[in-house]
Amino acid sequence: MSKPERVTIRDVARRAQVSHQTVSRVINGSQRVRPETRARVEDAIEALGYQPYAIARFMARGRTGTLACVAPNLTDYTFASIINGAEEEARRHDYFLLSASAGNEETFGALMNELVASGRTEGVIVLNPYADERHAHLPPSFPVVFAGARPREEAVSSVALADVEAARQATTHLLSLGHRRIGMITGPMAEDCSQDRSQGYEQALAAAGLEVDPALIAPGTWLAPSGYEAFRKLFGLAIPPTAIFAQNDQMAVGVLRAARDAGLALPDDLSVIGVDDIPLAAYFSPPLTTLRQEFAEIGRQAARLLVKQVEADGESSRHQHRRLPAELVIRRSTAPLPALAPAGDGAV
Amino acid sequence: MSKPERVTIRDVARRAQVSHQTVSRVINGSQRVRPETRARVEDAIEALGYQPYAIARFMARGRTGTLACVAPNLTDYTFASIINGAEEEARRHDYFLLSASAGNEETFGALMNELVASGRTEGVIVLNPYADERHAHLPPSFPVVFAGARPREEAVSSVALADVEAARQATTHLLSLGHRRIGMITGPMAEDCSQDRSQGYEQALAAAGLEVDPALIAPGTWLAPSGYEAFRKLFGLAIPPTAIFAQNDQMAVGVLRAARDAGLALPDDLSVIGVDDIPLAAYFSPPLTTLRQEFAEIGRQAARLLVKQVEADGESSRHQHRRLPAELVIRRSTAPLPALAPAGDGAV
DNA sequence: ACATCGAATGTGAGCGGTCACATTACCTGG
DNA sequence: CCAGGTAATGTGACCGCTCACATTCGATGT
Repeated sequence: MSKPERVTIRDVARRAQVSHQTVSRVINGSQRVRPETRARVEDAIEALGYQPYAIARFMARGRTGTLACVAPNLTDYTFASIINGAEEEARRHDYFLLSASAGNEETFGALMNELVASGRTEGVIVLNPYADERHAHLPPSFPVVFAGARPREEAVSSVALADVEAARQATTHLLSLGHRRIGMITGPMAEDCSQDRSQGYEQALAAAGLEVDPALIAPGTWLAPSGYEAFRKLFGLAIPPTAIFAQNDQMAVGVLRAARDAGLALPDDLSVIGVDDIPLAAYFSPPLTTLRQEFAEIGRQAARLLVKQVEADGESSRHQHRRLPAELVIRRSTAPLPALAPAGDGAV
Repeated sequence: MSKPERVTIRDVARRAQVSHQTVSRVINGSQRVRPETRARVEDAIEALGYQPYAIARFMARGRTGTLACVAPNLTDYTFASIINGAEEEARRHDYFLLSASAGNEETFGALMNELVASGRTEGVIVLNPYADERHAHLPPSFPVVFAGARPREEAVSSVALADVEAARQATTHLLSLGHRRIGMITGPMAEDCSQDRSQGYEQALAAAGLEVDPALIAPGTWLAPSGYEAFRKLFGLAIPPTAIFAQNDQMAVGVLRAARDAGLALPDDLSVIGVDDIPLAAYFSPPLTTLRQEFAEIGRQAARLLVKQVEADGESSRHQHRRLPAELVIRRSTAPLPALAPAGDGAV
């Protein structure tokens, strides 16, 4: 009762009057088994309710067929979607993908140890803003792919949004609507992603012959409340911006809320654009214009890269760095700069 | 190079001049080792960079110290938050929690097999609307806990929101604001959770001496677009409702959007209340009044129950069914019924 | 000085598969 | 009718660890 007494391959063998090896052949689909024998073995398996014991198999094979996805948390839509895509792709390649979260550096180290050093997994997808420091926790040549963040070093593959281009697109969209005084709310500047997006913003401005005004740039945390705060800061300015590029949707939504609370009419008094296209983006007021990121595709590609790396086993195929394009989704939070705007021009 | 050549317990033993068993004792923190010997072993471990091989340990012990959490998907905030709580709690009990998703019945079966029958995990938390049919895929006495859904059968523990009460609270809140014609948007009626919430709604109405009007009940899918649709259906009525109880926030948000698109002034023309309190609930227009669910706590309790069950190993502690209370969070999407409302009374 | 006992350490057998190789069965050609 | 080759099957070791038990060690009491 308390001991389930596992049915083993040898139990099956005994019942089917064959050797344990033949049973092994059957469960692994080897061709070298006479149909008649195979049938007998299959009957025995059925009768005994035999289930292969994965752990023993891992042990003998020295492989687990398992990949892992590690993220700071699982609740963020961004991370979850990437994992979703990765899971799907891993399954297609007959790998099992497990996911776990580690919020801080310490937990991350422990998790990596649990996952990698202990031999539970053959490769890891790291979703992490501070991917590089984290990488240090891994054994030198262990298969790793970064997703949603680019590594500072070249020695590891990555898949992420083309951040620079996306930010340039967002800013250019605002520019094309006539805006000249464009504020930006960044993510934490320690993250490469924030740096890249800031760079894209600057490039777009430069291309339009505008100088960047540091006063128009406010730091955020990726979370909505920081967007709210940033709006208040930007609108405390003598000449406030007529449009804001928020580096992600959550912060953009914070701006929307703050602007409405301040009595602005949107989008006429202020255009707002975000990045991500979160599922509810169309349900805010006004519906959010944003740059859509294909999270699932990032996950899929990361998984594909990882599988290749795991199976290369040594003869490392060169590390790749894939950047996926963003798609501009125009809704109603961005509008042309009103012709008779009081402080529209002469901003620079 | 291609073969990393694992350092084993015996390599360490050789170097430390002890038996492999002594090394095993050291890495398992046994008391029965002389400090001096222990130090020697630890030095050897350090020098060789030995890492215990979890798979072999599982094999020998017959235990994996791993629990799993299975959800229809990982991207839904609801599921992800529960998993988050569960992961935290599992770690506290020295279990490793892995999560995986299975969207349909078939995948679910395969996943369960991969997880349970193969011996990868010792217990499973199932987050699933149709939990019961799914349960069928598991061996009879395997440790399982349902989270966020109640099982129809008694023979399995569960942790979930007190759905009936939550719905009653929501409806009562609307009632207390003077509303008498209250619409409801349900989740898929195949799910127990939707049924329970509908029941709570009916109870509240009954307690107020009101009859339920079937025309005021519209079915949804939990997703925002279905809320949008439902609004249109409800407002096609001769006497539309003055308030709507949506069984979750996403659908409530769909209603908000639809109402604004229809030119209603919120919350004066229509009060809307949801359930969940998703992170961005306060950022919609108007900020959504809702019943807050403590997802992480549900996850934590589920994990705790599961651990207890796994460790009981046979002498099954009675199955428990925990229902957690919801907390009413009043924001600005609900308001008193205007005194001079045209079709406020006489609804019944 | 020696039997006694608990603490420290060692020994070998599994756990349930797979692998490499040995063996047997069966068919074919000369 | 038998050598020769291939298909089908069997054998035993081994993966890296833990377990149950055996053995050795050292201090103690008389």
